Amino acid sequence: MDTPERNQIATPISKFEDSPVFNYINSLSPIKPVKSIRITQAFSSLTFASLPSIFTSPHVSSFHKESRFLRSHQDSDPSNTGTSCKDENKTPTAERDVSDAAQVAEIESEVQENFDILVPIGESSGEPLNEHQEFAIELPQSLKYDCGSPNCNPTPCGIAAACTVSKSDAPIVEKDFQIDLPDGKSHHERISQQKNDTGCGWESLASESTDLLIFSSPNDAAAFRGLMQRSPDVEVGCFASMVSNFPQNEVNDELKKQLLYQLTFDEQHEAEEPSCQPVDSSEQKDTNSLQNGLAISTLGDHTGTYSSVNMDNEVGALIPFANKPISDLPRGMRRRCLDFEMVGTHQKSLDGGSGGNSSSLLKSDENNIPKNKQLVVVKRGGDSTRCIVPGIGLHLNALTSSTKDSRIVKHESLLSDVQALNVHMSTTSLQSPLTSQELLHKSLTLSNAEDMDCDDNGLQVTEEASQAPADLIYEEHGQTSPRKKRRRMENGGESETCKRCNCKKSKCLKLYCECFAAGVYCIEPCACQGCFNKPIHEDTVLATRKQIESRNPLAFAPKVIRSSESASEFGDESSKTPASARHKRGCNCKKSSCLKKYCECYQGGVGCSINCRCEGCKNAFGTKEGSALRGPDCEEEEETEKCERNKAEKIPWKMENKNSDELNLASALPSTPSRFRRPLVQLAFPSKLKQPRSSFVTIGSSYTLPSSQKMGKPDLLLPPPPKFEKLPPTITEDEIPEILCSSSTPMASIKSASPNSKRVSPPHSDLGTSPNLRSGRRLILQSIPSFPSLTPQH
DNA sequence: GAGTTTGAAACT
DNA sequence: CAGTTTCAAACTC
Repeated sequence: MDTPERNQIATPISKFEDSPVFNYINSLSPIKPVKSIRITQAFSSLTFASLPSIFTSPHVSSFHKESRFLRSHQDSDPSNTGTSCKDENKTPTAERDVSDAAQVAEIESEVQENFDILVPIGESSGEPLNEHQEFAIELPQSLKYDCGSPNCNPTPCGIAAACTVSKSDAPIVEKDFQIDLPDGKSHHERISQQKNDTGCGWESLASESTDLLIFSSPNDAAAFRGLMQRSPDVEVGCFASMVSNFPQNEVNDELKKQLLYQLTFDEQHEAEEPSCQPVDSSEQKDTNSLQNGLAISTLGDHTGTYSSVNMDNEVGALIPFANKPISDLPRGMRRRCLDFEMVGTHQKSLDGGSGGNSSSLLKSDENNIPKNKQLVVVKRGGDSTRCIVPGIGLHLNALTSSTKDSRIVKHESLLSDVQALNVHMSTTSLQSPLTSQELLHKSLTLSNAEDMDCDDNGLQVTEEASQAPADLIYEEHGQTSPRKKRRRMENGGESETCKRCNCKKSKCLKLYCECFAAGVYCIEPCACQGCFNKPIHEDTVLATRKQIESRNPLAFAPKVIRSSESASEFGDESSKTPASARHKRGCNCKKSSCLKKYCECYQGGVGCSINCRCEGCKNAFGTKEGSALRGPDCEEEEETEKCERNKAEKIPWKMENKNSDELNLASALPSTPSRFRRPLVQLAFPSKLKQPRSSFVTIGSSYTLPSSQKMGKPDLLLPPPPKFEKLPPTITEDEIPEILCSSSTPMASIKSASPNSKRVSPPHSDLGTSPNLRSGRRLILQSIPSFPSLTPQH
C-alpha cells in the first residue's frame, strides 16, 4: 500500500563511522566518507497508512503470505539454502568464495554489531555462508524500506534490486522503480527481474503485499517525500542486507567492500551512482528468489532488526519514533505484529530448531554477538503462537507509566501490545519497524537484564517506562490456562492485552469468542478447541466475519462510545465521569443489576443508558434511570457526582483510574511511546469493544493504574474492576459514524477525518515533545475502520 | 479447578 | 421482532 517506511530509529551512524569496520571499509574504498548527519525523523508516514483490520487476513495476513512465500521459495530454490553452501565448499572456486565470504561475513558482522542490528548469526557462527544466507533475507526488506521511504535514499535499494535482477537468465518481468539518485535526482529505473525465482520476490511483493513496495509508484513517493525523512536505520538495514548477500552472490571482495562502503554512505547522499555497477557485475543467481521470497516474511523480523539498532545504541533513538503521530506508528506496526509476536514467543524456542525452517528469519547467536547486542531469534513457526494484541494501547500505556510497579508487566500485555503493533503493521503498508522492533528488541535485551520478571505464565515482561516508552521486554516462556492469564491481567491491570478465549463449540468464529469479536486471531495461550480463528484459516475467518457483519453491520463496532465532546480534551475528559460514555446498544441485564461484568456496560466502565433494557440497574457508572432522567449535559454532571459517590464506596478504582489515567496521559504521553500506542489500540480495536476483555482500550482508558493494580494487587476496597480498569474503550459518538463509514483505506478515512482538523494530526506534523494525545487518538478512531475490513486493502 | 450463573449471541 | 437455545465469560465455592 502506500505505506511509507520510516525508520525511526536514529541510527548510530556516527558510531558506525567510528568503528574499526568502518575504517577498514573506508580504507578499502576510494570514496571519502563524509560525516554522517544524524537525522531524527518524525514518522508521519503512518498516518497515511491504511488502517488495517485486526485480522490481517485478506489483505494482510502477511504471515500467511509470508509463509507461503517462504515455502515456495524454498521449494523453488533449494540451492539457496544450505545445499548451495555445501556445493560451494566442494569446488575450488567455492573455497575462495567461501573464504571471501567469511571475510565479508566478519566485516558484516562487525558492521552490524556496530549498528546493533540483530542478525541471525546463531546457527552459523561457523558457517559464514549460512549466515549470509540468512542475511540475504534481509535484502528484500531493505529494498522495501528504502523504496518505501520517500526521502530515503533509494540508491542502495535500487542497487540491490538491480543486482538481484541483473543476472537472471530467466524471463524477466519489468517493474518500474523510482530510485533517488545520490545527487538528489530521481528517475525511474526499469528493473528487470527474474520471473521465475525472483518473480515470486518482486512480483509477489508488488502484487500480494503492496505493503512491501510502498512507493513503487513515483507519485506516491513524491507525495510522501516531504513527509518523511529517510532514516539512517533503513539505510543501515539495506546496507546490512546488501552485504549479507554478497558472499552468496560470490561478489568479488573488492566490489563487495566498495559496495558496502558506497551503500553505507549512499544514504548520506554521498553515495555514487557507480555503486550500482558493482552490482551489475556481481553474480546473483541463486539468491534472487530466496531474497525476494524472504522479503515478505522477513518484514516483521526486520523490523526487529531495526529496532534493535535503536534500542541498543541509543535509548533515545526511540524518541523520534515516539514523537511520531500516534496514528502513524500503530498502523505500521500492525502488519508486523504477527511476525513479531512470533519472534517474541519463539525466542525461547530458538534453540529448538528454527533451523532450516524458513520461518526462522533472524537468529542471534549470543556467542557471536556482543553483550549489549541481544540476538533476537525469530522463529517463525506455524501459526500457533500468534497473538494479536487487541489492547496495545493499554499495555503500552501502562508500561509508559513507568514505575517500579509498572515494570512488571504481564508479558501478555506486552505481547498483546506488540502484536497489536504487528497487526497494525501487517494491515497497513506503513510500517514502523522500530516500534515492533523496539518492543521486541527491548524485551529481549531486557530479558537478559536482571530486570526481568517472570510471570506465572512464564512470560517475562519487563518494562522500563522511565527509560523509554519502548522499553518493553516480553518473553513468553510458557503458557498458562486462559483463566490464569486473565486473572493476571485483571490483577496486574494490564491484562487487557491479549484475549485468550476458551471457546469449545464456537470454533472461535462467533462473537462468543472474545478473540474473534475483538478482531484478533486466537493465539497460543487460548484454550479454545477446534479453533478456526487463526491465520491459517484466514479465509474462513473473513468469510465468517462478513457473514456476521452482513447480519449486523455493527457487530464488530465498538460497543461503547464516548459522548462527543468529552474526549476532546484531556482536561475535560479527566473531569468527566464514565457516564460520558455509553454502551451503544445497551445491556439487558436482569440479575446482575449491572454491577457485574456480566453487564457490558459495567464491563466497559460506562453507565447504563436509556438504550439499556436492564432491570434493577445499579450500574456504578451510572444507572439507566439516571441517564434517562437527565439530559446528556446534566447526565454527566449528575453521574459524575453519583459515580463519585458510588465509586467512593464501590468502585473508586474506576474513577481514580480514569482521572489519573487521563492526567497521566496528558503529562506522560508526550514522552512515552504510549502516545502512539493509544491510537493503535483504538485502531486495533476491533469492531467489538469489549473493553474488559480486549486489550484495546480507548485513549486514556488505562494510562495509569493504581500502583496496586499494576502490581497485581487490586484495591481491596474496590470490587474487582472490570478488566479494563482503565477506561473502557470508548469512542465519541460523532466519531463512530466515521469509523464505521470509514473506508478500509486509511487514506480515505484520514481525508475524511482530516477536515476535522482539530482531531486529526497531520501526518507530517511532528508531535515532537508535546504530542497531542487527543489528536492522535481521534485520528485513529476516525481513520480506523471499526473492524478490520474484510476487503483487501490495496 | 469444577460447577454455577449470567447475559450476549445465535438461532428459530 | 420475540422467544428460545447456545455459548463462553464471569463468578462462586
